[in-house]
Amino acid sequence: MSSVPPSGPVPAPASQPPAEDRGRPYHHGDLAAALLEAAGAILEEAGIVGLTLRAVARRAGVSHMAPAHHFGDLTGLLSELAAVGFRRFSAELGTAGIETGGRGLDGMGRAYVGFARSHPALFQLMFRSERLDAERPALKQAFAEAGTMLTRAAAGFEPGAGPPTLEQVAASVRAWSLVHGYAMLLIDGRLEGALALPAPTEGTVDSDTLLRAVLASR
Amino acid sequence: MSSVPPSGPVPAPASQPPAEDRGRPYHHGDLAAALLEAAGAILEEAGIVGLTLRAVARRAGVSHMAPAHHFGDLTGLLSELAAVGFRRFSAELGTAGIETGGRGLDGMGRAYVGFARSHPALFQLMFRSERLDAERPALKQAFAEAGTMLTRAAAGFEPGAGPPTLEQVAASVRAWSLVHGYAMLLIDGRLEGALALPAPTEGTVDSDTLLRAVLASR
DNA sequence: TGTACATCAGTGAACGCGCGTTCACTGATGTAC
DNA sequence: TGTACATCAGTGAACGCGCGTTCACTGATGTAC
Repeated sequence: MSSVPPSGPVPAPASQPPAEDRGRPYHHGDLAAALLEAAGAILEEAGIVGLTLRAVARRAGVSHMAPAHHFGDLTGLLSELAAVGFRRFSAELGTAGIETGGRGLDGMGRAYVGFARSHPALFQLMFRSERLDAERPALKQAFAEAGTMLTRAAAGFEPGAGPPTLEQVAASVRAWSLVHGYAMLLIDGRLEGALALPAPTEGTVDSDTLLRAVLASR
Repeated sequence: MSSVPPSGPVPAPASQPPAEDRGRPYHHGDLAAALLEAAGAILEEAGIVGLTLRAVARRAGVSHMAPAHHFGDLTGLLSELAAVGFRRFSAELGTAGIETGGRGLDGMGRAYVGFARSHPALFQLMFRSERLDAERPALKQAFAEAGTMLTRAAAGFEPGAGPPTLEQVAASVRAWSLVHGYAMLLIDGRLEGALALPAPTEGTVDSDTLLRAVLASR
């Protein structure tokens, strides 16, 4: 998790300072993005318990006060990091939805679980409300976007296009709960018993096979 | 925090020292249980971030070294607390299973979500593998018991009575994922959007109505 | 074209705090003889 | 029945650590005139 592709939030404008090679310029250019990238790396390596303002500053190579300058406090930093996570999440869900031609939940459900497997600590942070400030505009908007995308795929109705029936809402929540619960149980290691159960022909079941079976007969 | 009432899990056997009224006896009687009760109270009041060995000792009115003496370290205490949680969880699931006559998942599913709503912080701790030592015997056994109970109710097959088919496993995992995901999303406040959606006749949907609808058409 | 000045971005020393851990200790209990 | 001793349960002072925060500061940038 050390060489995150420059896709992320760091746009790296061409007008940046010439970098001087030795001795960084006093001003960083886009320190906020660099701090978020450092925070993401720490999160995947050490978990949320290792994520402190000072650790992020150390990793980014700046003074330990710099993160507070940008994010206020740790909750602010975590919330912005969760917002980055939700934006990536939406992008992956959207790609999966296009690739499978919008055929219901299957493709998107597998993308949902795939994201959680690829970034377990980030995924858990994104849904750990106790450490986040849900009112942060960036987080609020990023979460709403992901929610809209999921609702549309899962329930087949357009959010905001007239009041849905209870059954429509229930269908949407049912689909979301199913994939979310599977993802959470999987990354918490709670599915190991099920994956170890001897299938008819093979000794164990891999997660993707199990997930397909789980999503199959809805 | 010096005068903790002598209620709680301390059975106070009749053969205990006369208590002397002022000045507790040097030996507590069942300090381990009292510490776990204090930890549970802190967990619900302040969340897992407030749960430290010293805070537990303060709340129980003992020296700050006493918890380490019983549980080793914080992970040990958290794991024992999670084990207590799983035992209560199993008990509530079992009661629900009996009351509903074992009719599939509906009754037990609602008990599952009900437990999470009643003890959100404990429920989250129970599934927060990063902070627990899954190899602690008490935790391992308590979790296995809850898992067996769920599997039996959800899939209709007896665990250990011959190898189940993939479809049987998938049915079990599907049911578990559904209720677990609903519970997690609910206590993380992520279902507020769905609960606020205008239902046909009423302004909002309460969680129990929504859950019934979610469980209904499986 | 230059100069003054406000603002932004980041530094680094210092602080107090709560934490887990170590250590030597005391009080109570149980058991062997 | 008594006595010695090992073991268990809990105490409390002391320690070093990493944390978030405060504070006065410096370097760079942009803007008004």
